[in-house]
Amino acid sequence: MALEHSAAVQPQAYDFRTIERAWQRRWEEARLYATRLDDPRPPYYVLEMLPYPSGDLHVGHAKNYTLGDAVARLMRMHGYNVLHPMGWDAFGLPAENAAIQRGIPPGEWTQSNIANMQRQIRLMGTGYDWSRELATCDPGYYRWNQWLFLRLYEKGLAYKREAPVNWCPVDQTVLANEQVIDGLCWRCENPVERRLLSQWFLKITSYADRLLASMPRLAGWPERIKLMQHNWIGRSEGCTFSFGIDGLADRIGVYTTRVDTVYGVTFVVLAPEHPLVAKILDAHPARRTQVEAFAQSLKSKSELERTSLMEKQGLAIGADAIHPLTGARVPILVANYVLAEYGTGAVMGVPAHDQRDFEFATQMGLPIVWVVEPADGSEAPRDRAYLVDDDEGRLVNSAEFSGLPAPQGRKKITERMIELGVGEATVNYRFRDWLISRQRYWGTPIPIVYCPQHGEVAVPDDRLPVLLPPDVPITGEGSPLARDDEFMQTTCPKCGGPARRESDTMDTFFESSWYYVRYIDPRNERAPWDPKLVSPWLPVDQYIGGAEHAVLHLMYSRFFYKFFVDMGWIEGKGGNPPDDEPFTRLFNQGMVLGEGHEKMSKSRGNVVGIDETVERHGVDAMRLFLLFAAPPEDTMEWTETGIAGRVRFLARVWRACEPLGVPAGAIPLDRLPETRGKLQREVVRQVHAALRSGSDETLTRRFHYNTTIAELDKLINVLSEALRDGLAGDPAILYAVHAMPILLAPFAPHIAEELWRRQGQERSVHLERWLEVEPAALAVDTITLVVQVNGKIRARIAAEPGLGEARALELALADPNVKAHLGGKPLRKHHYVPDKLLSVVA
RNA sequence: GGGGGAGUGGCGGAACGGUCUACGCAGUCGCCUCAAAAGCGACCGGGCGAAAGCCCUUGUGGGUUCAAAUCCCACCUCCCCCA
Repeated sequence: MALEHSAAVQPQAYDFRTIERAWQRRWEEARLYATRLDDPRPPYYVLEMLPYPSGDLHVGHAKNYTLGDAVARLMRMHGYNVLHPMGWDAFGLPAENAAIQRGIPPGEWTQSNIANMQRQIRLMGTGYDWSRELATCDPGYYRWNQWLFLRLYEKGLAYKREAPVNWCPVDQTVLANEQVIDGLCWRCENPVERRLLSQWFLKITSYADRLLASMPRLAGWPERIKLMQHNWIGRSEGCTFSFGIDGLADRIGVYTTRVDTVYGVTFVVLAPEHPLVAKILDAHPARRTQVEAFAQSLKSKSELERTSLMEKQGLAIGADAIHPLTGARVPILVANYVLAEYGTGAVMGVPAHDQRDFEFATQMGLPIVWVVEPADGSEAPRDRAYLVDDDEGRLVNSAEFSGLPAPQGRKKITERMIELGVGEATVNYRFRDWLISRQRYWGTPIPIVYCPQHGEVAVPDDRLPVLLPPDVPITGEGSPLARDDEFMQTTCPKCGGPARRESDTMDTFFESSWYYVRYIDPRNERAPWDPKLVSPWLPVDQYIGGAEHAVLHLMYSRFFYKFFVDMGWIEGKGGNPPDDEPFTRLFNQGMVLGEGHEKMSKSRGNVVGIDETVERHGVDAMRLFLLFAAPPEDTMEWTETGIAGRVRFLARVWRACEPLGVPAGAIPLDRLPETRGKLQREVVRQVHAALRSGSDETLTRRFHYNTTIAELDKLINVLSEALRDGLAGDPAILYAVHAMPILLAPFAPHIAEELWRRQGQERSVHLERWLEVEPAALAVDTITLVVQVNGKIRARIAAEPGLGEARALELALADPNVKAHLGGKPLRKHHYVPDKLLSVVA
């Protein structure tokens, strides 16, 4: 029976609304994407950063999940046992704000958002293993948060201390340094203030060197993310030494990376909060009132204001410091630009060689002494600080160190400080310990109690979880837990006497620092996970998410994972020690902008929602457009005409493939079909061009599926042409139609499944293997030989592939235009690129 | 101020030492139709030319090479990170 493809039988239009919904239901029922950990295929763990359940998804989220889904499907089709889970970063402030504004309990608000977002993520046709779903606000999850906190506490990596911290007056809580962006709160973008509070910290700084050391191994991470972390950690090598104080036994410690300029010190600056300030004022009280007033005026000013926004301000304290090398007396000052918690809270003032000191000295009328000059003997400009690049400076005016190149001076002077017993070589870091206390309700309670007898006491493991009390009034003022007596009153685990609970909850970045491990063993009730079970799956092979977490989530997770490895909770593979990096590869996807390149936001009213888009254009069209519009790492613009183009593509695929109904098994896909004509060969060639693109983009981890989809466009173009030419029954065309669902499966899973089913297939197309790329299929009948004469293209000659260099030269020299440009001159040389180009030089 | 990344048709992009602009969007013309939509076909960087063909064109200027969007140097513009 001839397979007719004529206008006489009007093909049924593609009804995406019915078909997409129906398949989602059937996949769900068949549990198509549940991962068995003991499957013999090699494991592959692909993960997108878990979302905060804010309520509603837009196409920006969809871009991220579509990419992860395509990668997961392609890896599965390439023979891997893929783990691809999803969950919810469900603690956090917005839930509490909803409670304040609308009186909805945070848990309820969060649950209904999760329900809606889960529906939307399913609506996108994503293949997640929902049996592993987790929500960080679930006591079954945060119990292990508390357990992990206690292990950190036992190791001295969690501690409480009083410190000046970032306080967000709008969110009514403290923030970690990483969560303050340009002096503003990362969530609500209001200016933060400084407050002196007793807070819980995690000692991430004790992992600083290891966080730096293992970074070069992260070959699959974007360089810029690594660079940002590197700069954030900010390791520097320098010298810590001290100045004497006139009339006191105490000494002022300072840290500097430029101890070679120490002979240029003309003053010493203390932070106004420095503990020595009070002591010095006791001994030299003349200026007490002014100094104290100055300190008071800076009290709540943020770090950014003090160091960047405000003008430099300061005043002399009325006492001198004694230079450790020269014995010279230099004035001690307090100034706004020196911060107590930074380094030692004091700096040596070298105006000639530090721009900030220069500005300060100029303003205060302090002397400036030049102690480094250019190595060529010239004089450095006197209107600004001279900051020496390492090899170009030479010391002057520096006693016996004069004449030394700057780096050597640095070394020798450090040695002298050590000899004199006033200094040492030290390593300093720019980043500080991770502040995890939050004075808010919707988070994991910190499992500590305070006993009048025993002080700070850890809650024993068998009394975990410390449950968040369900009915606490949330007003937005003060810590809700601290006001809940029922929660606060407890007994001391040591003596059984009355005790008070810690009222702070944890930063939500604590939960998201280890969730990727829990996914592998999500229902374990004896431990956060079983090392035997999880280790074969770790580290995560491919992590996908935005670059905004460069120094937040991604650094915290690296710190946690190193701790897990140290504790022996992650096992190595094949007898090797475990890798202590959690994410082998990281991919930063780009944003989606609204039409006109505007950022999507509720206030602009240009947010493109998932529900409307799916209803209007269909899931498959949305997915294709998100992958096709630009490479995934680039920012892309959402356009209505753009998605219409993908709707058109799907309609063309449907019209071409659906009427043919290739009977299952009639056309084998594991070998190439017989091809009799040029067009038939072109169709088969294009099938394999698309296969090759899909494989290459996946296996090289480049994920530029925009080019793969362009190959599918070319395929439908040439297939449509063949059908117009009446080739519907040709084996080559049936082969292409039969292969089409497999090619579409990772990108447009619904239409792929429907076409596959209509071909009489029983099993899901999503369990099929990607086809092997056949080099024979990619061969072409004719090539265009480009001929260049003296570097310019002078002819394009159609030729058979595989023609030799001699034959190419023969053809080229016979071409009239080539002859004309050679002008009878003898050939000097030529270059031949087989089957492509011949370049001749006369 | 320091560091990183990017500039290709009207637009999104492809090519990353070898035919610049694949594929899509927009546009122009045609077919179909009573008409429209949809669909299908053709054209689609600029200049000169009847044509063959020639010249110019990947932010700007230089360099390396038989050959440069691609490699190197300088500059301009934009984006990101740190101060």
